Amino acid sequence: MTGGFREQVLKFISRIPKGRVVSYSQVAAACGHPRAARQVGGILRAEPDNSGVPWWRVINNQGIISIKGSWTASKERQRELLMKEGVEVSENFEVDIHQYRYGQSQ
DNA sequence: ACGGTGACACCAG
DNA sequence: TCTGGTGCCACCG
Repeated sequence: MTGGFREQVLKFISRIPKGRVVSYSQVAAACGHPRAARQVGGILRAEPDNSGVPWWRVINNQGIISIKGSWTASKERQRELLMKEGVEVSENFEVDIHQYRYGQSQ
């Protein structure tokens, strides 16, 4: 069954391959709620930093890091985590999503 | 049960 | 291109 939107979201994000990214709306759609993109962000925001969920692989549909900064998860941190995996991130926190997007033919 | 919240997405000007 | 406004809906107190 569904198992809950939250669990599905975390499950899906956990399956994103290293060096790949997905958008919030993409995660929402993959979990059966195409218009619940905002909730995906809210769920990740509530997750502890040590949850093991690769939250940094989730960006917005424009390929831009859309995080609101906090001490555990900031734009700069997300940028570093992505670059460490080989994903190019510009100084404006932009990613070539057409090149790195996971689960969608390009 | 109910209303505020927001790590989005999309559209108008 | 950029800014601002609006629709969205699961989560939390």
